Order: sequence, then structure tokens, then C-alpha cells
Amino acid sequence: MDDGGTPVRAVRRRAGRPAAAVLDLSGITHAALELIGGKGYDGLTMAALARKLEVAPSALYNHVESKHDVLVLVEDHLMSLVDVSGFGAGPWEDAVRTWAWSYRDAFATHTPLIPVIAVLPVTDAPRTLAMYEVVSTGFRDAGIPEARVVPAIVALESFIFGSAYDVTAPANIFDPGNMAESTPGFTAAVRSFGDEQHERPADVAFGLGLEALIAGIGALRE
Amino acid sequence: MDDGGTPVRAVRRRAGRPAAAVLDLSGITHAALELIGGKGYDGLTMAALARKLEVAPSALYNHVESKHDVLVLVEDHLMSLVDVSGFGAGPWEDAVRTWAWSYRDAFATHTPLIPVIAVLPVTDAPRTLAMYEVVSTGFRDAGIPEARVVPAIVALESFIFGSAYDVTAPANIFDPGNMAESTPGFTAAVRSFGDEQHERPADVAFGLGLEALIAGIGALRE
DNA sequence: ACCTGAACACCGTTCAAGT
DNA sequence: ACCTGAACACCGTTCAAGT
Repeated sequence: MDDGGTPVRAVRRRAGRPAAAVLDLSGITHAALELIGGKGYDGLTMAALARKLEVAPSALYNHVESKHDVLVLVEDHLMSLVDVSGFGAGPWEDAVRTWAWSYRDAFATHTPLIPVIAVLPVTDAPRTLAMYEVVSTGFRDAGIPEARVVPAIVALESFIFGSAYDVTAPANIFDPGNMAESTPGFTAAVRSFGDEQHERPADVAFGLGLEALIAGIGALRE
Repeated sequence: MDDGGTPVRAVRRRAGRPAAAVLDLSGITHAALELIGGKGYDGLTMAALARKLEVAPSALYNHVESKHDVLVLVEDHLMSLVDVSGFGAGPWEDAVRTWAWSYRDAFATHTPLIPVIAVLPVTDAPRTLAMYEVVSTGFRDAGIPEARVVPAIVALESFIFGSAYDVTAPANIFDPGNMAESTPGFTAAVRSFGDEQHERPADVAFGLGLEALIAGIGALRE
């Protein structure tokens, strides 16, 4: 069984600086994405990353200061998958819907990045900053008072991050099991939801919350 | 420098089963909370936990299957700090406000638990299940259609989890730094927000989103 | 059933040596 | 500047042995 990280390189590289650098940030980012795609975030270790790039683990530290830096590289790459095309090209509500759904989908398979993004200074991630520029300009142009733009975006993002976790939750997460008798109200609510719903449960909750946030924030326009 | 985990026990316990069990789940939970309170989640290692409880690390595995189980114990304990007293004792909106703010505050200093709770089957955490019983009954009694109770709670929780991270974000998280010139819209929004705001930024965003969600979900009542 | 003690297979990171 | 190779200080977890 191949773990996808077996080095193809036949001859061993000598110690010492190579004529041309073997590593760069873009290569590290894409190798990390391949590793994550194959085995998830458990598969993303500095050793596995080095093996995929055919270098010694310590070579990585010439390009990043820590594994956290690698996560930031991946995060900033994913941010370019978030769809901001709706802003300035139609109703504000539609632009927010497109943005929010694509944002949630981009990070639903990358939830280990959420603790990283949520507290990451924007300066450290250029594409993330570019995304904020488009979105905040879109909010301002739609008539959201300037002082409310940042908290409105933060509220939406908080909801998006939490909802990304929800996508990965097991189907039976709300099954009360043998506790059903002692929790009749909750059990009935879970049953009723399960009976009616055709969409994915996480999508129903996300749609419900997103429309509420859009309505509430949209009402701030002047 | 004492790390708070130095064992006080002078005489070494012999190998073999002691007359009375030294460990129990409650003791493990409280030792974990002490460790977290002292050094945060970095300080919560199985070795440190064992040291605080004056046992060998392997002894813990007679009571929990893994470190994940320890995190679930802590999570379920914290859930009892969430204030559900408003449900059935006044307007639904006020009950949700009290619940949501206390929920966010309880987990803002325990964000490493969020990935655990967000995907945890409710059966595994009795106090968490009890919280859902009170909240779902409160939503139903307020007139939320039964099939919408679960998605409404999930939407609110997703927002709460994401907002808990926001509380721990550094103050300068939105400082565009030397990129300010290339992101004029965002930079202006950040400045305007910083000038007007007196409350903590995370509280402003949380209040804004929470009121929008309460209004949107409250409109479902019939 | 519930401890101890030794061991295992990792992990991220550091650093001297090499070119 | 940028690589190799060896080492360090951990980590969670397993398991035989003991009572």
C-alpha cells in the first residue's frame, strides 16, 4: 500500500546548498493540499510534507517558521476559491448568498483551518485581505453604514465558520439513543425534523440562519 | 518554578490494584479543568493530568479510552454553566439572549473544545442533552413549528461557536498594515468601526448577528 | 478491576556541517 | 542561502506484571 508520499527520487541529494532552490512557498502549499486531499489533516505532518517534496524535514524550515505557517499558506489558497463575483454585479442579497455558501463549502472540508483563520491577522494572508476588500466595498455600496460593515462581516463569518463544522457532523449526531424517554421535547423535535427534511440537515440550518442574517443586516441599509 | 503539577505524594504507590480506586471521572474532569485554567489547552497532556492526579499516565486509560474522552468530560461539565433559566420564565427572545451570551462566554476560553462539541453525538454527553431538552421545549412552546426547532438551534449554535473564536482574536486582527493603500474600502471600514465602538468589537458583532437571528427565527412562530 | 513501569511509534523543531 | 543528517524534547497509547 502506497501512502502517496513515497519519494520517486532515485539518487540522494548531497548535503549543501543546491544550485537552484528545490523548495518554494507555492510548491509547499500544493504538496500540503495533496496530502490533505489524500488522508485529511492527520496526513499533513512536516515529515510527510518533506517526503512528498523529496527533501529532509529540516529543509522546510528555510521557507516557513513553523507548521502554523504551512496552515496559513493553505488557508490563503482556499480563500481564492471563495466566490465574491456577486458584489457589484446584482442585488446585495444575492451577492452575500453566493459568497457565504461558497465560503462555507470551501472550509467544510478544511475545518482544522478554522481556528487558524478565525484569529489570523489579515496582513499575514494577502488573498484573504483581497477578499475583505471586495466584500466590505460591496457592503458599503449597498448602503450599510460604514461603522457597521466590519461587525456585519464578522457576524456572517462567525456563522459560516460554525456552520462549516456542522457539515462534517455525523448523521446521527442528534440521536438521543436510550435517553429518548427522558428528553421527550428534544426527541420529538429531532423526529419531526428528520421526517420533513429532504435537503441535507446542515444545509437547512445554514439556509435558515443565513437568510435571517441577510434580512437583519440588510435592514441596516440607509 | 512550580508548574502546578508537582505531586505532593511522598511515598510511592506499589504496583497492583489499590484497595480503593484512586481515580474517577469526576476527579479527572476537575484535574483537567485546573490544568486548562493554569496553562491553557497546551498544558492539558495525559502526562500532566496523571501527575496532577498522582498516578502513572497509563492509569488514566482504565477510565477513559483516549484523550478525546477527557475533552468530552470537560465539554459536558462546561455545558452546565450555560444559562437556560430564561426558557419558560419570560419572553422567548430574552431566554434566547441569556442562553446565547452565556453559551458563547462559556466556550470563548475553551475554543479547542469547539471541534469536539460541533460533531459530538448528544448521547455521549448527558448534560449537553439536558440543555437541548430545555431549549427545544422552549422553542416549541414559543410557537416555533416543530420541524424548524432543530435547524433553528443548530443555526444559533453555529453562530455561537464561530463567535467564541472571535472573542480570542487579537485586537489588531483587521489591521491591514502596509497593505492599507491597496485595500481602501476595507481600511476605511475598519477605521470607522474602531472610531465609533465603545464595547468590545467581538461583542458588537455578536450582538448584531444574534439580534438578526432572533428576529428571523422568531418570525417563524405561529 | 485498577494500579506501575517500561516501551513504542510517532510529532514538530533545532542545529552543526556541507556547498 | 539552502540543503542533509543527527538529535532533542516531547506526545498519546499499549501492554506485561503486580495485587
